[in-house]
Amino acid sequence: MNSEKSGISRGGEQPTSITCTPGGKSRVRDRIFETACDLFYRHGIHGVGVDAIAAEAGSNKMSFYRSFESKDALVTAYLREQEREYWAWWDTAVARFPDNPRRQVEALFEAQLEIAKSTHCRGCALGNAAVEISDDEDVLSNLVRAYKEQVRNRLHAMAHAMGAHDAAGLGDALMLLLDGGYFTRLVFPLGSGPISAALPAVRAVIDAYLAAD
Amino acid sequence: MNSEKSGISRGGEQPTSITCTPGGKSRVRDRIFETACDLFYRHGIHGVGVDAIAAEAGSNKMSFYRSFESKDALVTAYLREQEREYWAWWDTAVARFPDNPRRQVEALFEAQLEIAKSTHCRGCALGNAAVEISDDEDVLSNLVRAYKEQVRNRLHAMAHAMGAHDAAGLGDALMLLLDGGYFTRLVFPLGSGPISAALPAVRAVIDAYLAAD
DNA sequence: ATAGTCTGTTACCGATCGGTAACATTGCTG
DNA sequence: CAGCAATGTTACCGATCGGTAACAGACTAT
Repeated sequence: MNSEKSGISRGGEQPTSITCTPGGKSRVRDRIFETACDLFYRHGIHGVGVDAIAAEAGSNKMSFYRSFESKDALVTAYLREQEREYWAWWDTAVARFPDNPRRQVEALFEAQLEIAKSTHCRGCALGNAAVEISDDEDVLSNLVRAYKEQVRNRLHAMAHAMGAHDAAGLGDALMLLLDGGYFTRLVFPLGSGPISAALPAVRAVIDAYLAAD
Repeated sequence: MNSEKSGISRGGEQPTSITCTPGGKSRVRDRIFETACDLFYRHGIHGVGVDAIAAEAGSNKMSFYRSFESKDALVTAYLREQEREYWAWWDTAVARFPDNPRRQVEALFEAQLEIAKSTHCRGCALGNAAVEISDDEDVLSNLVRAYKEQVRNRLHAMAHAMGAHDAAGLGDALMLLLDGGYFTRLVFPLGSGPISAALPAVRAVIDAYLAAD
């Protein structure tokens, strides 16, 4: 694989004129971490090296290892952060309809479609990580598994709150549509992919599971 | 006839045909290629090196480079082979119901569930590759994109043959369910994942799109 | 001014990566 | 048997990987 990562520009030498704020602790660590999250998401975990991360953050490898124990530790922190942001996004999308689980699910898929329209979207960070990490990497794979199980549980709970006669089945069906949207988004650019059909499908599935037995 | 000479044959893309001696003995190239397909699928493209592939095939790196121009060429051949096998699987699943598109779609998801139950299943090889390769790797990403577009087109055609009032929408909804099954299979072991709920969801979606406007 | 903390810089380490040269060995075939 | 193609073996190359040591400078606090 000798394709040059054109997305990673060898960082220019900026004088870093940021004056250290009184409360500013380790701003280098934050810069590096944000850069790492961005690069990991865009190019995959195995596709980005420590050196590239530090350089893109306007720093260097030594400063990186002063803030992070190892690349593994950084990857773990990356996945945790992605999970944190994901649930924050989820809760926000759902919060508008506190007592209407059906409307909550629809809002979730509406929000997903909105994100999928942005240029930088590359699907689900946690799910993508599952492709790259092998099963024997316990910490990482357990983290991803726990995340996916929580997605499943939340959808299950919402389906139950709707009064579905088979809440587990409806929850799983919704999860397939959700993850299908993330997975296809990797290949189909912007708003042209099948994810645009998610909402009608969601409504159809919900209707079917809410209908009398 | 088309066997690679020791010279540098640049630009010719070998179709990865299986070459055997008249006695039927498997050649080194085939052993290496099968091993590579297995390892790429299990550990990801970036997670397996040329040395590991050759060693696992009982050969060595030098013999590898006598059969393949580069690792990139091997990866391309791998994706082409995965696509070839995928369509063969698809056609087989569909062939039993030549004039019943709805039954064909159901058979497709039944076959997917069957495969998902096997231990070695790690979802969709082509889709997983999309996570690892970056957009500027034209050959690979175009290959994956063409594959996904064909999946979409075939599902669209089936939905149209069913007489759906929104064939594109139904096809996309089916694709989300299909890819959702592949994506979730990466994390949930064996038959415990949400993919078990695919078939009822498929039937519900089809019913909804076949119902009167 | 002094001390201490944080950061940048350079150089280096062992391992592994993709890839190649040179030679030894096997095995088939005329 | 000879000849030849396919394969195995060893050693090597430059680049990059994750990770570290040592030193120089900038900044803050006292």
